[in-house]
Amino acid sequence: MTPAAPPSDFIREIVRGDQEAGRHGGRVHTRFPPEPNGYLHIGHAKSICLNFGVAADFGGWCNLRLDDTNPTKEDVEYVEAIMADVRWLGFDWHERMYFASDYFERLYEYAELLVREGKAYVDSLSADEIRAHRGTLTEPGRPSPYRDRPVEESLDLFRRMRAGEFPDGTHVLRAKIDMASPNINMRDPTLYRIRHAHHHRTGTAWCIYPTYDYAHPISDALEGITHSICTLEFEDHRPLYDWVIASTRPPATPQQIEFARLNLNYTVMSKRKLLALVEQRLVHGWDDPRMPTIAGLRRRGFTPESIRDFCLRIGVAKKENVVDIALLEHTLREDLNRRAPRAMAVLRPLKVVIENYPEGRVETVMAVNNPEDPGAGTREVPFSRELYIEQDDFMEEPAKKFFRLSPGAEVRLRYAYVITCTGVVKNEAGTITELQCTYDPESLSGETAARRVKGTLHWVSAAHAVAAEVRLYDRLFLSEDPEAGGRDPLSDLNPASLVRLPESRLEPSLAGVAAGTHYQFERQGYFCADPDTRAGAPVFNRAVTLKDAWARLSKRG
RNA sequence: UGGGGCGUGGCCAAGUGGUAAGGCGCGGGUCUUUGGCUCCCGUAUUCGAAGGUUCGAAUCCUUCCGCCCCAACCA
Repeated sequence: MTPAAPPSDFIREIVRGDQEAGRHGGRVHTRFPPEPNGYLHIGHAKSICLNFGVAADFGGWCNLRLDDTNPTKEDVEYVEAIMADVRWLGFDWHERMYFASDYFERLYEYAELLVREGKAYVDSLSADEIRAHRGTLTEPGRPSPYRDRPVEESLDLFRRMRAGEFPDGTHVLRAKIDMASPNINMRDPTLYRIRHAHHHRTGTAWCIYPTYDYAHPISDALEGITHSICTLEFEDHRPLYDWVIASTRPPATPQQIEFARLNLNYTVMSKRKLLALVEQRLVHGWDDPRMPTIAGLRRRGFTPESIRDFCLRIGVAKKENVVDIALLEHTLREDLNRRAPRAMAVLRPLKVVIENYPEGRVETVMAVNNPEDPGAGTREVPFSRELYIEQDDFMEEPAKKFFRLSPGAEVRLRYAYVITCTGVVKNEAGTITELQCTYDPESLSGETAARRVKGTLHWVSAAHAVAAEVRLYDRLFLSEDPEAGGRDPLSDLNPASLVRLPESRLEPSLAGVAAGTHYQFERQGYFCADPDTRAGAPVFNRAVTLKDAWARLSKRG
């Protein structure tokens, strides 16, 4: 990884300025506040790195807070996944894990205060009527007929809302701000709504739940948050955030700062759409390796280091952005190039028989585990008369600049001998089933190996190889912007986003691989053993290919 | 047509009045028993546009243009 310059962005500038000016008593305290209504994705990783990163840079802390104010969408499954993902990314909230639901009682008390002070009222209009009264972008709203209902009446109704006397939708608590505000968020926003629903933490203790706009600023204040970092779409809510703080006078005055969320091309990033993929079984769950979720990226084979590096490199600003997925792939390659041991694996096997190699003979050749890391050592790989090479590494009629095997051509088998193709065996259908070759006994690697050959192929000894399933992943969507023009991204799925190769053959050292282990399969890419791996039956996911100059060349023609 | 934001190369992104960093991508070369890696070179006479201020403007002013967000009892 690049020895990164210390991150600097407009948020850190603000925080630095605040700290130098002694605001918030010189403290810096942030929070990462996901709603537990889905799995975290790479966009959240940007926010996590920002919030934990800012706290670390300025000697402060970052809380993990689950923003669970909507019981109908939230679930403990998500809470646990969020915790696991944040930890896996390498961040630690220590003992500071909170839930907005922890504050329900305090929130309620503040709400009564607002009612008593005439800053909030119970509205008994229906949702449709409230909408009709709200006005439009260009016309002011009209006050609800209940807006000036006596404080005592509102207080009584609010208490009875809490007591469960009313069905869903019959009343809401609204802030009394300004129905004519050009900022629609200030037109008496809803603070509490009735929801007779089971909450994943408070069960049935409550049947009224605070809205985000009300709960968030107070939750921040109660935790002593100094800088409440959120995404651009909340910019319009900042006056409301400040109004809630000013009106309820909690023990701290956090300040909201907005940045542009991450977008990646060839994928979607909203939890709603990711949920649809999962629910409609278009992927195999939230941790499907094609998903941009943290869990998916992890299963795919991404490392926390590569994701953190990615987040560092994309920067933080207020401009809407669409980052090229190639940058994410680059940070993974860069990380794994340094760290991943190499191995030989034949994904689509083509049998090779070396006709002048003695039957039954087996020799072991020495292979380097990682040329980027001399400390990684070497290993032995068995070589014999019958091998497998990659189907792609043979062309009966070689294209221009094809440096691999073809009839009459010679090629080096990595760490072993130079072979020449002398014959091609086909079945009735005309499919090539086997290659006949001869080897040059004088060409063993490391000995009389000064011979220069244009191509080097990876291979595996047929009798020693480990059978494995390899899963090749490609982008989930065909288009760079799957949602372009308001189209449904689910109609843009890449039918080839997953290709299973159940007949792959690995070098024997991979036999007992543990799930989660990374390898570079030479000449092919970085792979990670999937949790589906069983003893003697490895399953590997391709996280990312190696850069492939030949692929580019041959595409050009 | 109201309000809030944003416009620097294909994609990110520095730059805060002194004469356009860096990364990815792309192209070329080097090296090579991974067509990987490394290393080298190239890739914005110009900062959405037009005026203006200034010795000097991406940075200041004016006007215009474009894009995004907001009318959930979602977050």
